[in-house]
Amino acid sequence: MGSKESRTEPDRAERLREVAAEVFGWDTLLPEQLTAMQWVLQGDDALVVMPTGSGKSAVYQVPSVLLSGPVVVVSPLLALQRDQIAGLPDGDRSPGAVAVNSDLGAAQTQAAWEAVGRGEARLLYLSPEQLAKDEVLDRLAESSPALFVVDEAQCVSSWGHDFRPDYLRLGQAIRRVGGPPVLALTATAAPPVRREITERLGMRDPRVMVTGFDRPNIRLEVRRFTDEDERHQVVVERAAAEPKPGIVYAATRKDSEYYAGELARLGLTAEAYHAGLPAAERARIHDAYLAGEADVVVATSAFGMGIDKEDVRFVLHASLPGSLDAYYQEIGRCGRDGHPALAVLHYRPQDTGMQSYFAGRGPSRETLSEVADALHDHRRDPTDLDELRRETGLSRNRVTTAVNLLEEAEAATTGAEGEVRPAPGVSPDRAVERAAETGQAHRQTDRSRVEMARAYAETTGCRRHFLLAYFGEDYPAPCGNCDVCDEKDAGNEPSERRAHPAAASFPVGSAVRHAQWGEGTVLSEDGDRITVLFDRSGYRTLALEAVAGRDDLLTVLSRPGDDRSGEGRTGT
DNA sequence: CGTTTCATAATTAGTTATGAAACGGTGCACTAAT
Repeated sequence: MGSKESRTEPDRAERLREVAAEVFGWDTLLPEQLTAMQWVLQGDDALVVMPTGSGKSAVYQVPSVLLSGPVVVVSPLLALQRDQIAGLPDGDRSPGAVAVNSDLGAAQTQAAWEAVGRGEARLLYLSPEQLAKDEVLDRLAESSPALFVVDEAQCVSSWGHDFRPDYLRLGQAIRRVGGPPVLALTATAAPPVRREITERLGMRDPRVMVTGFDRPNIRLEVRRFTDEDERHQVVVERAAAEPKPGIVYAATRKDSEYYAGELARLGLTAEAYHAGLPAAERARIHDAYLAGEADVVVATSAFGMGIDKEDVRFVLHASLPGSLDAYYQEIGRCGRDGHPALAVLHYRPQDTGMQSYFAGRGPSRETLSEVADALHDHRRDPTDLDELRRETGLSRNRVTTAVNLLEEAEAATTGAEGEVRPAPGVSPDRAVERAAETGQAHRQTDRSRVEMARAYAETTGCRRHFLLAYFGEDYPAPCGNCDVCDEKDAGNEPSERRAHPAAASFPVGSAVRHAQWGEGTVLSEDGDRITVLFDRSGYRTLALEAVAGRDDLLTVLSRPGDDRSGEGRTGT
């Protein structure tokens, strides 16, 4: 095996380079791209975390020409799928691509599947919802896909739990189409998000490629306000003063209209963008922005994915985002050309209210109970999601969310044909109980993510250090390109906050156990505090003064760099 | 969880105070009426 590997390896790289150059016109590949492509070609599962614009799509597009079967690409937005397909090269050897979705009529759908069957379309783009349909899964299984790609894989974690629950069922779908190798792609994922992606997709011993997160040309600032009117004024003035084009993110549709109106009043070409607008209007704004015909788009979180624009000079947030994952994704849309760019967060402590509200919802006990009861009635006669939906009268999303929670709580299982069963020996009441607890744990984690966003806004240390620590990178402060570092340079801050002497006892990356919160991982150290991500209760910030020397309170189980076998002993 | 909106009351005729209720973000796919 070993000698065969070593002989085919350079061969694979050569074939990939040849296809990249001859079919796609890319004369050079980044070493990271080439390595990930080789993993794909040899059938390994892989998670690739690379910035937008660094050629993530190439990681499956190039191998698709060489693989023996079609490549399934799960992509969250139909518009994104269209862009991807339009961006493929022409030519005999081009892989060819189709998207199957609700835009297509019956005849077009049939034609698309036939193109896949004949090998004319080697790339098949699908939404996660399509993969919830038996018919789609059967056709896919028949076509024996050679690779299953999940693009924008952070959606598994950020949208799967309530908004688009089919994301959490992709692991099932992958098994049902024959278990092809899986490639997950994302630009932004903190370590716990990476873990969730690989677990939820059922990835087998995945290879992981994470390129650096730092975007040194983006200047980071936070402005804190108590008064809402003052914040309004400062956001408008800043957006008006900074070089264009830029993006302003607002928390609500109404706010986006307000800010766009104010900026237009100042004579700027400013547009509000949110999901409440007609599709044609959204497309018009999107296209105008890409064409450089708009100075500023003031948007809710609806705007962004698929904004491939190099010269965005600023991203202002008019309110606290729901997580640093979302924040980094959003500010990552400026300065792609490498020239100086600006990210300012305008924050009021009250902002956490709405984000906690968004984080705080989940299926009610009534919903869980209806689904659990319906499931129990089918204990000798397995059912499926469609039937559960008809029987309970609940929406598709709510049934799927409820079943996902029941499965996660080990109160239900989905079989190889998509049939859903209650777990043997678990009463409906007990099932509801366990699912509700699981849902509660998710909400706790989501709220702790809001708290991390707040902690970023309020940190007295280097912003970049804080942000990168959240993504698992140990970036030594000061960065010299954030508001905190500037203040310190100017001598306006008393003095560099000294690390607490106990900081060395809990290095970033250590596995720890807390008497109350259980096991977790140290994510960052901020002078006299450390932030720990606990498996069950989410992010917590602990004062080093309180835990120093208190082995009974906080125990180090293993340190980064410890031999892996160390993890096996942690329980003793 | 915080802000906005709306109905009602208390005041005395246009305005203000109060409290309850509603609202707040992301997309797919499907259905029904044109």
